[in-house]
Amino acid sequence: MAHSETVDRILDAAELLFAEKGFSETSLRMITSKAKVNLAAVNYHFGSKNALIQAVFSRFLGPLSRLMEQGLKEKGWEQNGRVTPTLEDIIRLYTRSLLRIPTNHEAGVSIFMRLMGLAYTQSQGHLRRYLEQEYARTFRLFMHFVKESTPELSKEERFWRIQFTMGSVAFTMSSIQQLTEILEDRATAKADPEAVVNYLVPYLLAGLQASPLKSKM
Amino acid sequence: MAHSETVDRILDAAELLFAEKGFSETSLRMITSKAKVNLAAVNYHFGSKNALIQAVFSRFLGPLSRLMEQGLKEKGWEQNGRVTPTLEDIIRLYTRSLLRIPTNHEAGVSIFMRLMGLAYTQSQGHLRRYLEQEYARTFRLFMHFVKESTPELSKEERFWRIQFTMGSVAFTMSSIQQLTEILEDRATAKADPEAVVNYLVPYLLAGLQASPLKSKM
DNA sequence: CGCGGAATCAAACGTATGTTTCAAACATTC
DNA sequence: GAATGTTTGAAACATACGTTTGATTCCGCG
Repeated sequence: MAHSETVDRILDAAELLFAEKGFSETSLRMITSKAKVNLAAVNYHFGSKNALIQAVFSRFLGPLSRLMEQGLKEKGWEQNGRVTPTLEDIIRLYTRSLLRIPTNHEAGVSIFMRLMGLAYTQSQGHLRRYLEQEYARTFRLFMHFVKESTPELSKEERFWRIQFTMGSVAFTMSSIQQLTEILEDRATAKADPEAVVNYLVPYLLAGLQASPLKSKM
Repeated sequence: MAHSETVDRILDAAELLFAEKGFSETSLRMITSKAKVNLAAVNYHFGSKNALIQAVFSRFLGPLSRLMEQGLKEKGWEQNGRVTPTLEDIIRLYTRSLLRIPTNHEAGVSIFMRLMGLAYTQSQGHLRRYLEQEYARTFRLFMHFVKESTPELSKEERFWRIQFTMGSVAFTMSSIQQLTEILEDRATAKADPEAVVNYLVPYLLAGLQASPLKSKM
């Protein structure tokens, strides 16, 4: 599958439609007609619909994981390095990377956030398997630094808090469009992912660093 | 649609399959064959697949909203009442209600949490409309008390934090099965929603009550 | 017993989906 | 400019879906 005009047009259309409707609810005919290409083009260039889904993710996850690792390198934060980042450092680095994914169309980065949310949420077995084997490295790096910077948590407590954190992020992302429709007075149209992230970060930090003792049953 | 053996069997099967695969990915044929009823039974008893989806939600959301309002009444917390609950009171009450939804099959309450997550996430327009008009009251009541007990937050900041909170809950509980498979050493089988809730509550409280100033860009 | 409405059943309906086919158009290379 | 390989195009394919049909069975009541 070489780089070509048609390939890009399909990816652009698929990206938007998947984010809007989900994977199963988006047909190849919707995609190809939006992209103004022939129906057979998807199977010709990608092989199958599932392969197209994976390609959509690769196109932005590649740059994303590169942004993240490059950010780590710039700060001099290496695994087993001398300087250890704080939890806020890590959260900031990763959310900032998210916001800086390069994007074609003006819909912007919230598309990718929605897609990430969907990837977690919709039970597309093939996608989960693909993402796990392809981006396991980036994910484990994140986990490593979270562990380093929250030594006071038990293994189990940390595990669940990371899950809660992922939940907040994925869930919020997956509904960012609908949410802003509710929040805003129909007047202002666009969601501002950067603003949402600025609300999100202190929330996540406080949750991750909360005293476990605060709980009383 | 009267109460009958067949109706219950369909609801039981649909509940499990929807939670496992999502709505679009679950066909009526899967449901009816798991329920051991005829294919036409769904359309006969419910009218359509969409109506079945709504019925699945009604069956547990009815009891849930009753549990919540009953809990409020027991404590003497009324809207515009004299005694105002703390944020922890509210969170505890609602999570406790969630845990006490009566359930048929042994899969337990995590099924419902997963369904709630899906309702938010999958773009089923009809479902969203149905839930909004049917359970708006219960939801607004929750919102009211959260607002009462977090007066220091701006309207917008509170809105987003509630979204993050819903995300943690819906997402985490929805994946409780898969997660515990990862966490535990394949030895212990079942997840314990109650234990997870005890991890969850302090996390949510800390997030909701975090100082907004903590954020620095 | 016999009737009548409710519930079940197998079968078919129309439609939409992902995928394949194969000829036509295009581009590239010698 | 003919030959070759790549990309498009319209059409068909097989399959799966939600829904409908009409016959058949079930069951309570007079």
